[in-house]
Amino acid sequence: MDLKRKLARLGGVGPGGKPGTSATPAPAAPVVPVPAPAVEPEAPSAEQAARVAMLRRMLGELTERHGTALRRGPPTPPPGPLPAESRTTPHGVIHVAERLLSPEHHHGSAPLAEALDAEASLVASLALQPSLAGVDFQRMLFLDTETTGLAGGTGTVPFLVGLAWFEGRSLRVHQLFLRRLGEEAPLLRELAARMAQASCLVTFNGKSFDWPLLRTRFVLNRVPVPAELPHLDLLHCARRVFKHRGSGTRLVHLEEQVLGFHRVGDVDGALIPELYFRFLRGAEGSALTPVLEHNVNDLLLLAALLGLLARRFRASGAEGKDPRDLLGFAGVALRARDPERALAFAQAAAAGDSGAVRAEALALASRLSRRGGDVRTAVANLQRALASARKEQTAPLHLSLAKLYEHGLKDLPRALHHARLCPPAESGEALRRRVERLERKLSKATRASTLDLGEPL
DNA sequence: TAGACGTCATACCATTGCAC
DNA sequence: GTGCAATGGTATGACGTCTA
Repeated sequence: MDLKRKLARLGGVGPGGKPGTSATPAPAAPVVPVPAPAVEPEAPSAEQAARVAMLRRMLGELTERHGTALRRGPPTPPPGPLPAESRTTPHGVIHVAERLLSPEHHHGSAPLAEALDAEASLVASLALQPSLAGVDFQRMLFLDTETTGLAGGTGTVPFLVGLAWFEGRSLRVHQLFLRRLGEEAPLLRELAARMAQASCLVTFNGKSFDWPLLRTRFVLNRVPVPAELPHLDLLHCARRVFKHRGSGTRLVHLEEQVLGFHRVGDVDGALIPELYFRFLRGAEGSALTPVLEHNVNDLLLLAALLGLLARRFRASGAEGKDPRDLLGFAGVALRARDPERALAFAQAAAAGDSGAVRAEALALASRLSRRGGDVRTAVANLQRALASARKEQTAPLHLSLAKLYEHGLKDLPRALHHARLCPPAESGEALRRRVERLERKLSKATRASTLDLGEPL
């Protein structure tokens, strides 16, 4: 509660105010006429009047001493030259760095315009988001922000909002730059206008980072929050597909390893907030050029990655040589309930030269055959997987074979054989029960067949 | 530091097959 | 026919990853 309200509560209605009015300091606040109360309030006691007088005096001293700072917040030093061009829009002045990339432009090995060829139904499967199947990806909006930190909440400000969209097969990039803290509203209104023309957002970790942060800024700046667009977050797609590479799925790793693009002179993300704070304290705007370049590269990577993922997923294993990625795609297709594509990817991965990946791919192919009711193929795939597997991979393969032989093929001797080959330490009590049950069933079956043959007991 | 989504382990469910 | 055990599929919770 502000001092003025406290004063009003303590001493009844003060000059130029009434209980519940705005906290704006007296000189700038409009004087609100006070209607005559229906019932005359009680006169304040001498003690109350003395406290009110003291508080007024303290408030007066504070205002005298800090004046402008109290009314307007800390003064912002004049910023250095801007790294972006100033433009007047219906929403106010914004600062934009703009570029247009030709349809032939590549990011690493991938052409940007290939993203336009991604069919919505394919992307929906790839992203495991059925709601994307109806999206017009010709009007997607790529988004990446640079901010004053990672913390989120009200203290983190997006000072650079990178946007990119296709015009024909060329990619238009707009980077909205925040010249001063406190001037976000025009930038946010421009972003909202761009979003209104788009069919969906494409980001990297934007569901968790960029969009929640921007939504908070809309609320804090009293700018209407744009309607939520369908959101394709490529972090999760990339993680599912490239997880078998074992080198993490950070943006720059993907860029180097998947697209073969190496950034030269790129700024470390952790240094970006400090560079912006230096600019706010009067440093040259040119010091932020690497930050804008970093942001452009992130946007181009989004387009390139989407095009590449869609092309390889469409090819069902006929394209892309790394068996680890083929295995990743197989897993995605399986989860997307596309067993034919999953099987095609698994078979392509199994043809690769990595024994461990081949074993995993064949185990996946076995599960698909089992689901399709083809137990013999499922068993054959598991046998092939065993031949390629590393020692630590064999336990689940033996266990699956024991189940398939027992329940699918009714081959008890082979089921028992594989159950006994499972390392006991890994399966414990359940494995012991399985072996005992199989031994019981087998001895019974043996006795029955002996009786059938009429042999003497 | 927030939050979406990943994996992994575990629990639960309906269904199926077997023993009695 | 009944009860038990095993199956695959799904739900849930804990914890890890990633973004500036």
